[in-house]
Amino acid sequence: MNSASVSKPVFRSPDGLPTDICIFTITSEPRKDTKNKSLPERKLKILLIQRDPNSDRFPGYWAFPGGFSNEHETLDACAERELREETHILNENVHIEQLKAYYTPGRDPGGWIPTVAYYALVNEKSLSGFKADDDAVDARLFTVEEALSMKLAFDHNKILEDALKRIQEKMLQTNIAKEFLPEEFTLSELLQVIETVVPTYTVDRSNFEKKLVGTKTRKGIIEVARDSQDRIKYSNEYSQNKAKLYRFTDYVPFLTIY
Amino acid sequence: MNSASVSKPVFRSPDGLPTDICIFTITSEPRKDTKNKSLPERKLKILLIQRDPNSDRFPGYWAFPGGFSNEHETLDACAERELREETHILNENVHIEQLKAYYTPGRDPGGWIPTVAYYALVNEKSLSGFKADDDAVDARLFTVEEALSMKLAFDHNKILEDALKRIQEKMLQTNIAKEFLPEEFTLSELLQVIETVVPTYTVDRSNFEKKLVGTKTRKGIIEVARDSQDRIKYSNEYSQNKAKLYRFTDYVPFLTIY
DNA sequence: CCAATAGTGTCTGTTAGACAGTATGAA
DNA sequence: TTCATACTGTCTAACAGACACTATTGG
Repeated sequence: MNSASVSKPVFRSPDGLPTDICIFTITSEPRKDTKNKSLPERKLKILLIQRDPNSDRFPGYWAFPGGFSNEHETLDACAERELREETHILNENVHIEQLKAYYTPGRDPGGWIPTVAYYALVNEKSLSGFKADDDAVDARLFTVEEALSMKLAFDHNKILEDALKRIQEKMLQTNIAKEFLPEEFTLSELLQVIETVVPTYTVDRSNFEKKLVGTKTRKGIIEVARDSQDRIKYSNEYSQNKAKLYRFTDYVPFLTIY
Repeated sequence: MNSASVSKPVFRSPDGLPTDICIFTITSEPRKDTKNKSLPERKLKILLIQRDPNSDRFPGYWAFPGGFSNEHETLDACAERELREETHILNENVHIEQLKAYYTPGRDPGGWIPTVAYYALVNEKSLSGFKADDDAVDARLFTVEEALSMKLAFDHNKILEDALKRIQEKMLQTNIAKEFLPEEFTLSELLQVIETVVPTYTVDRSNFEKKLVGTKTRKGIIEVARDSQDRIKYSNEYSQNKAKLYRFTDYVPFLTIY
């Protein structure tokens, strides 16, 4: 029985309401099989933490970072707090959104504990401080394939599947790709990010370009980056040949099946 | 303080975890300004219930139906239970999905009570039993415009806005229109349902038809209804001229901005 | 000159969207 | 005959997608 609130619940109350955060990032590593400038290998990864080996619930299992919310904060605030605690991201904006609430009897052997799951997209660069002070190695990035094949704590496998599906949809219908890219990027980088999150998505590079910069409905999603003299900016970070730099605008077309 | 679970929360616990359901339906009434057969007037409506005038929280305010979940059921099950209790829908399938979880300090003056909001789409016909045994008139359908302009209980205005936005998106990207239509329907009915939920969506009727039955990517969303002799079925319910009947398939194209 | 990327050009069939026009059948 | 719907047809510009091609430049 719960004695907290004076006039309310005739029902028993949950034993706590935590938030759990699926933190996605894309890591990029230089290709090893060539010495020319080339696009890096990118991988979609997810941050997991290993539970206390002495816990009475899922000891030693890997799980999403998270923690209990309290009466004086919103769920969003709780999730963001947990995110920043875990990643040591301080001032930058982070993209974090609620996925959904989960409860199935028995999901937590510790009692009646639903969870509100969030997903966050963080840039590899923002995560640079992460590995540094992480001696404990009880927090690690796993590729989503690895994570999906593991037996995670609680119902976190289900949550991961849902979160992955959600970010794949969002990747193709919104401009969240920008969370994984620098402010200014080349078309090849953008395409690579999309393909990393949604491996089933494939297009001809040249058609991709035409569509994104040349068609009425898509034109405006991205625009070419220009310097203070209004000259088009280029990069040759990933190729000998210089590539135009682009940036996202706020425009996102809405598509309908009808 | 909470004494329910032995080993768990060092934190205080919520005072309950209810679900609230946004029940949408489309009502249709014959046009009054003509005597010819014509398409009905359709309106998107939402089911609200009036709170006890003696409640200490939002007395007399209108609110979404809902109620507390318990430890032994999933959130989905709780929501569906509440939905059926309120609408007296018994055996039929209903479309109900989680919207998201809400908590802001003070949203419920009664304590620390988050809510998990759901939205449900029910067919006018399934709701026929609703008005019948409803003498109390403490439950009513409001048009969304009405509801949006009212001051609802708790944070239900915000929830309604989110739910409306969600079903508008889903209406244009999935085949949820079928929840508001009979098994077999005419193209005009379908178009009318879409326009009722998303007033900003407008297309030429004839282009709508071509797109839906004539183009590669859209073809297959709906198919013509045929009788046992494989003859195309027609209806003249809404017009002198007979109209082909269609049904939804399971195919829904996925669209991308890239 | 090769590798790896950046980008242009071209071609065909498809599609979007505007709009005109014909058909049906009850009142 | 009119009304409200059901449908077909036509035209143009735009688009999708395949694929061939040239350009750049560090090593």
